[in-house]
Amino acid sequence: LSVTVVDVARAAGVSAMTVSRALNKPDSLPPATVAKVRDAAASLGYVRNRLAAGLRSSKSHLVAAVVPTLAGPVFMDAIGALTQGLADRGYHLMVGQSGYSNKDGDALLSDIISRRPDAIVLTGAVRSPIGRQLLKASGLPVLEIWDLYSDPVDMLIGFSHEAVGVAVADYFAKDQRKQLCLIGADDQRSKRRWEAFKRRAVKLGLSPPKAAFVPAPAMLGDGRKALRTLLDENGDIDAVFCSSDMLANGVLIEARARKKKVPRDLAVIGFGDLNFAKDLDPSLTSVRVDGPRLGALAAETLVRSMQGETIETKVVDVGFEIVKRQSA
Amino acid sequence: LSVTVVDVARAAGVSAMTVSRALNKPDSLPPATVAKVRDAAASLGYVRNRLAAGLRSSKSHLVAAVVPTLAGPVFMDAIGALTQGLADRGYHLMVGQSGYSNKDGDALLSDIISRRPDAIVLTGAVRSPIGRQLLKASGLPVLEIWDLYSDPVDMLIGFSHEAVGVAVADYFAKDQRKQLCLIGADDQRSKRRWEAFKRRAVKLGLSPPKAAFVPAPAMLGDGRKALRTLLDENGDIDAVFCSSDMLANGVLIEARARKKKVPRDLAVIGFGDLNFAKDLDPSLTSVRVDGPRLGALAAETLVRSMQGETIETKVVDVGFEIVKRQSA
DNA sequence: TTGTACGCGTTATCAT
DNA sequence: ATGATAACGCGTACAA
Repeated sequence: LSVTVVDVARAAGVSAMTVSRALNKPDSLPPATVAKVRDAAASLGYVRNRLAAGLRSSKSHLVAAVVPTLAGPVFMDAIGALTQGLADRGYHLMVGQSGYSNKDGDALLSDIISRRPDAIVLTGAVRSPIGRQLLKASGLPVLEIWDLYSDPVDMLIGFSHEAVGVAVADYFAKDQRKQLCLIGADDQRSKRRWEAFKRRAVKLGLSPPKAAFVPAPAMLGDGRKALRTLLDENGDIDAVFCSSDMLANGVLIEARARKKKVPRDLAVIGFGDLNFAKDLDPSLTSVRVDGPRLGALAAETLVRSMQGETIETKVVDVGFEIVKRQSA
Repeated sequence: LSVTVVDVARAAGVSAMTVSRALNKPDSLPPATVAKVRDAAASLGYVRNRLAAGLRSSKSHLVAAVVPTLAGPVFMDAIGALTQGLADRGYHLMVGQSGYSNKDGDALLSDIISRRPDAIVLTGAVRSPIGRQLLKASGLPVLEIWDLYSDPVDMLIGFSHEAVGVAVADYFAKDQRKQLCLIGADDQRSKRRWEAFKRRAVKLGLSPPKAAFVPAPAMLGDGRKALRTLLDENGDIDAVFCSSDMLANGVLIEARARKKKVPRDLAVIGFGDLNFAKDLDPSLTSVRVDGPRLGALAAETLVRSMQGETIETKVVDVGFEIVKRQSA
């Protein structure tokens, strides 16, 4: 495709500059001229070259996002909404995966910056000094999403894992549960919830919670096995907080196999409120984070930032909600 | 970030051209020069501008992918593997969602082409004449993935939904099942499986299968409801093919609630072989498509194509597998 | 082995 | 309201 503005200009009988204006700010020209140019462009099959446009204007209209992995349901809602929110406003999203660290995270960042995106979105991954330095030096708006940290690079939209841990412990305590436990994936986020959960339980005067961790990605079968292990070690357990609904589903199945009634004998709370949670039997109480809202908010914030607005609130806590159902 | 090759050249005491060479083809220069340039680049924090590089060389090292939606587990494995396979070879992936058709698909394609990607990956979405024309005119390698079609734009890697429908019908027939049915999401792919499934069953001398369709995205609860409806209409049903494991999970739950033994009274086969399938009780027989392999193969094929190789086999059928477990 | 000149396609700027 | 000119940063082509 090598039709350029010059070709269109010739066909429309105007200058290249007029073509550019007609296509980008049609309001600043007489409608007749705009129409002429549009017709010429259409009939030639002109598609503008954003590499050139970006080079000249220093605006690529491209946003880069780094996620640990695209597989896995966790961030998908948020990333999907982000992609859409950006697309609606004329921006495209480029994705990089930090999880498979063949290349280390800093090399990935450098690769990304080489595209001259107008902004960068990070999903709780790049924390290295070099990475932070790269980001700072790039001068780009940086938005971290998902996890609330105390020291964001720049902007941050997320929720607090610690607050989740505390809230679930409180929820169990209010329900008169005595021996709490947690089944989690072996990752940072889960660990942060665990620490807060444990501390809170002890503070509330409950006996110290037990924990079982399984390798990520956490699967249903892991939940079954983990509950088995926990019950074998300590039959008194009467409340389980699972770090994903998948694990919780496994716990429900294992509980049934053991003739443990949920929620009478065992209260179960999941995390993620995946779409099947409400349809399980018993239906699953779960911690819900509004991914689509988070993604949409991220898109809006980014666009405002890229358009030069100063973002006053650098950190937004989108919170979470414990969706009460039958299991707890 | 406005450090350019010229700045690096000055710092290293060489010309801009030497910098470019040192960074891109270090083998063609004396190691000493390369080192000098690298040091200078590093200390200045130079990151090359791929917009400029792409403009000049007509190689953006960018691949664009169109998926119906990023949310939803279906393509994620494949897209994740594709992203990684490309990243490992120095290419980045840009994603667009065709599902939310605020913009129509053709506008999305045009937006994508404006980035001058080196190739385009489509996930069974853009079939409009204008879209095909745009793709043809762009002269870019086009790879369609996931669904096997008879008239690919160019290259195609996928599997045949029709073959799946036939295979599952055969499977049920061999198991002496008499009254088959299908519970599917209301989408094209599911419909294609249904048509083949139905035709095959009739051809095998079975009574015509029943079907129930639920709105996408198909959820567990939909499976429960659909089975209820089907059983109420026709109690003889003894085999269900579900167009997702989520629906199948719902079917298993509903079957248990109705005291229907699986697989004795009812054989159940899912689709997708999601990670929980093997851990359900009874474990779920499911149709498995190797997403990671598909994605990796797509990446490899694309890179070869972008490097100018002629791809001999335009169409690759990656097939599928019925993973036999307890439910059927 | 290294450097010079130019062009990729677009838009900012200034001029008319 | 429109046009002429130059420049964005890099790599190709050729020269030294």
